[in-house]
Amino acid sequence: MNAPTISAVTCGDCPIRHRAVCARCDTDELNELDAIKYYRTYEAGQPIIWSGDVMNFVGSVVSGIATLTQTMEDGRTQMVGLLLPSDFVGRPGRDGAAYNVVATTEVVMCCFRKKPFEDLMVRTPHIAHRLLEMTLDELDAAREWMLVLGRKTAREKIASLLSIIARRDASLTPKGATNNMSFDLPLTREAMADYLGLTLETVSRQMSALKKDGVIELEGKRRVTIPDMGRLMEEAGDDSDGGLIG
Amino acid sequence: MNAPTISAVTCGDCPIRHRAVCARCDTDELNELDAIKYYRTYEAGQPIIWSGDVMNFVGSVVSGIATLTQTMEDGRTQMVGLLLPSDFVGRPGRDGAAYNVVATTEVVMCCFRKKPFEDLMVRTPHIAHRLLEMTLDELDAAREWMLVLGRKTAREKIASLLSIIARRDASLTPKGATNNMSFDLPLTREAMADYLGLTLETVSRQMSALKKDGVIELEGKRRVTIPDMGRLMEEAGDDSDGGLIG
DNA sequence: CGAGCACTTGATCGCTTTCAATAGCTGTGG
DNA sequence: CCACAGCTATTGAAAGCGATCAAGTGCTCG
Repeated sequence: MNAPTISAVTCGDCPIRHRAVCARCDTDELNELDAIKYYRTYEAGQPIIWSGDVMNFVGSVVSGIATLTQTMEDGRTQMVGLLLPSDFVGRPGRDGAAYNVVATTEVVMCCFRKKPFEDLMVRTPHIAHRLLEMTLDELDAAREWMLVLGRKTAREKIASLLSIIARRDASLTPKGATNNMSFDLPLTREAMADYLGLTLETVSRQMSALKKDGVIELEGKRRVTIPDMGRLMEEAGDDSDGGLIG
Repeated sequence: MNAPTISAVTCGDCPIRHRAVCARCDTDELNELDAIKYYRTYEAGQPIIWSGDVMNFVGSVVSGIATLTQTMEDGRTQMVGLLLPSDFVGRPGRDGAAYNVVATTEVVMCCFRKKPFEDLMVRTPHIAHRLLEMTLDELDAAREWMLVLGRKTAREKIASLLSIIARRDASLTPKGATNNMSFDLPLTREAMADYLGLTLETVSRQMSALKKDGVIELEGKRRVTIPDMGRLMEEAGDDSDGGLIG
């Protein structure tokens, strides 16, 4: 439905122009990308890529949210990445997908057929360089996440996730307000559990506990407001009181 | 003591020549790297970089093993990377170190001052490309590790770590023997615990249990032999029975 | 021989999981 | 309009796994 609208977009007008893998491209390079790109829309809940499948394309998330998950044969699943607009999907130089990618909301992808993109990458240091930068950022995020998974309590895990989402949300809506921020949770309790290595019951319990203790406020199931961001960070064990005078 | 010996090595003779960040460099590029490189040796237990410090250099591990760890204020620590020969340390484009890097054994590093290396990287796609490749591999490893941390039991965690080390060891000593492999654990029980998000007591108990059940054999504290690699993989929950007929 | 260190083993505690029931919401159909 | 299915989320009770606290072993080194 919005695919037609979006396929008319030229790279210059793209909402993720300055953050995606193409961020550093000049006009000529954008034209080359323009020539090999196509848009594709996925509905909420729909798989985008399944682990083990052959990847014909790589691409960027233009809008919506997708999850990267790994599963064991007995069904245990662990989320290993949360894909937001401008995030890159796929690995140049590899044919098979290593993870499941599933659209959590409706997702619009800007896709490039893999081979032409790889060829272009070789000729275009700007793309390779930006991809390196993005990959290093993802690696940092993965490592922070490892600390959460390995060493934090359930309560700290929830607080960590909420503060990550809150910070990201704040960076998108440049309200500048550090206090009293609120947002819609883009994840179900089950997805939160898969993110944090918990069960959904534990997630629910800890959400209730944080609410009871006044760390967060809930309207309905999904709307969260954070009355005191510093307090949330303390609960996350991050203790980045980092701006205070003391 | 061996620094003089090693500093005489030219890149062409370097043991990690074909796997490190310089792997794809041609002779001219190697000469440029040669001009800005220097070797440095760290003793076992010695910190190489401390989180928050200014990084003056980046570099490759030439020999030895180092750990990348993150810590919380209360002392909880999580290993987020295990650095083996050819692995790259430091992040081009960032000044402060994000993690603690500690030598586990004696470590020899091939260092490059950061600024000249960054300049060289801009002119040398071979380096940037190889670094991208290595970073993507690290990201994959980190994500596999996240599944271990988030969803596996203590027993599965230990089995996973042992199978990772065993596989790595097998790839270095190309004996081709899939069964009856043995190796020295490069990590203390505490380091294993920090790797796996466990306590050292739990690590010890599960090692004993795996020994009792015949999954592993121990000589002394550190020498491990794996009588049946397939069995170990099963215990790890990886179920890569991948070669069987059924 | 005793100090120091890495490791092992035991007993108990408590957090998270598991199992189970219930609530709230949405959409469908009689 | 209400009944009901289907889904997500909440809450309770009990069980289990790994953490914690605490000894004890074996080794190396002075």
